[in-house]
Amino acid sequence: MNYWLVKSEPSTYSIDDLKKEKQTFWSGVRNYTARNNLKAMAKGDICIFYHSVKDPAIVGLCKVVKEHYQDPTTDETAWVVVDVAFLEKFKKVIPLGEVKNHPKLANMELLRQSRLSVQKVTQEEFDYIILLANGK
DNA sequence: GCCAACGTTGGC
DNA sequence: GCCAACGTTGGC
Repeated sequence: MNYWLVKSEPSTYSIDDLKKEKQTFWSGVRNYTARNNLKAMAKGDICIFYHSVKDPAIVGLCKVVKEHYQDPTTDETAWVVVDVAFLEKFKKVIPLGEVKNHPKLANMELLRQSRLSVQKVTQEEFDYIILLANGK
């Protein structure tokens, strides 16, 4: 089982939207590295939901419920989606500025390669983020 | 295969 | 709105 981080601009699709819908297909990835990460996701993997651009922060969790398949929003066969289900919205979100303050999170791809929209997260990083979200 | 030009993402 | 980082495209 693996951990991931997926990004979305809240004005496009927020954690609240996912909470309302309970489940969605994660579409719109048009970058090969991110696409490869989508393909590597397995059912049951956990994804950290990150809001980019406006109030950038780690805001919650979702779960892979269906592995990758052709992106229904395009005819180009290069692109795929996965289905994710809402798990939780953190009561205490973790702003990007705070992520930067924690040495244990300093190596996150989020900080090193900020443009990648689907990233791998290590078990250690994930555990620490859960600690922070629970008020530390 | 190299590299310049250009477009996009995302933080601030 | 600006700019840095990065990916993609296209000329050679």
